[in-house]
Amino acid sequence: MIAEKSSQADSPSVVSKSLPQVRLEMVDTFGRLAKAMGFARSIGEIYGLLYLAPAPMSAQEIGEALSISKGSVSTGTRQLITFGFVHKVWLQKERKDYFVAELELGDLARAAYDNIFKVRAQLADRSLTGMVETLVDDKPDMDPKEHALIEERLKRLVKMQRRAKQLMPLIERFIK
Amino acid sequence: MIAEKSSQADSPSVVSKSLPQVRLEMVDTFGRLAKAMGFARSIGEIYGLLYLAPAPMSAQEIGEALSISKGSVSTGTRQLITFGFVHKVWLQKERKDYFVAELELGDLARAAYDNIFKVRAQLADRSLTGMVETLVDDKPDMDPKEHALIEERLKRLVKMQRRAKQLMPLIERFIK
DNA sequence: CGGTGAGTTTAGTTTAAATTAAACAAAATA
DNA sequence: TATTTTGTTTAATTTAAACTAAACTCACCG
Repeated sequence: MIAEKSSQADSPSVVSKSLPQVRLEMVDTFGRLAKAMGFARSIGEIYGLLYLAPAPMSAQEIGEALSISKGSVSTGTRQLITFGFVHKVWLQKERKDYFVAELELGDLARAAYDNIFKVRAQLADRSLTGMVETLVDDKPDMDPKEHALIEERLKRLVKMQRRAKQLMPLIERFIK
Repeated sequence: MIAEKSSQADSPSVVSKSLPQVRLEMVDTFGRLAKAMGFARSIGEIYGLLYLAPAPMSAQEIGEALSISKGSVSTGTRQLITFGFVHKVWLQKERKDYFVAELELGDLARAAYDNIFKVRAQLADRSLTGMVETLVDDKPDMDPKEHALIEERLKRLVKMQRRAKQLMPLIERFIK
């Protein structure tokens, strides 16, 4: 007991209560990862925390462990749930929600693929289609040389996109 | 001439000089894309601008077209060059640098793969290795039950990582 | 039905990171 | 060598977006 108290004298800012070092690192790693994917760091941190949690954690516990507000926990967990990285459990007759990280490799991969990769691919798809249409509208006011050049370059992108689409089922097969 | 002047009465804020709509959309699309990959939006915007440019553009032209400072252009182009998405050209005896977007599908894909995807995979790799080591250090101060649990979960990640590594040469073959 | 605790939502604040301005460096020109 | 032009670097500013505090909603319980 004495040892536990004295061993971790208030590590700078990340976490308020004593988590083992390895868990802090996991929080940090997933935090960075999230940021690299264009998400809020805290989303990743919550997942990192839950991923090594020995038991489901309540919103309050998460907030305390990461020292973030309950508002952030609420939006963060919601995001993670809609992505399919985390789910709620109701522990016996408790009133609060508890959260658990999805652990199954296959489920995780599928969630990432469907909810992030695929969605972004669709967005890109639509932009490109939109630009092809816009080019048609632009044509009258445009130098024909420039029009031709842009058309050619849009076609390259379309080609690339088609290529990427061929790759997708391949990846799907791999992860599912 | 009259038509050209009157047709595009100062579109809000994005661009100072009249670019065709399709080029504005390209700027925007790549800007968003960059952000989704965790980069500064302007990086993407510069690439989007160059991708549909009928001729190499100087730093000044880029800055004016996107209304960003020359500092931003300088750092943005540098990034793009180190990634391999853009290269400099020296136009005849001009003093300034001119920039051209890499257009070759294969080169682009390889650049993205090598400089973004692969680098991030390596980072993740190292984090995971680090955590496995940390867990060893943590062991003495740790409840054996928790230790076992964390070990098992780290192993899952290692397994997932191995899986991803198998996928990589497959992708490489596809894009090269 | 009033009270309590959990969860959500949002207006306002804070913070991190992108951007700028301006000083600096380097290269060419005359 | 002084001058002009281009490009880089960095201190300071701005801005976007994450976060918080606090009001609110909802469900349960006495």
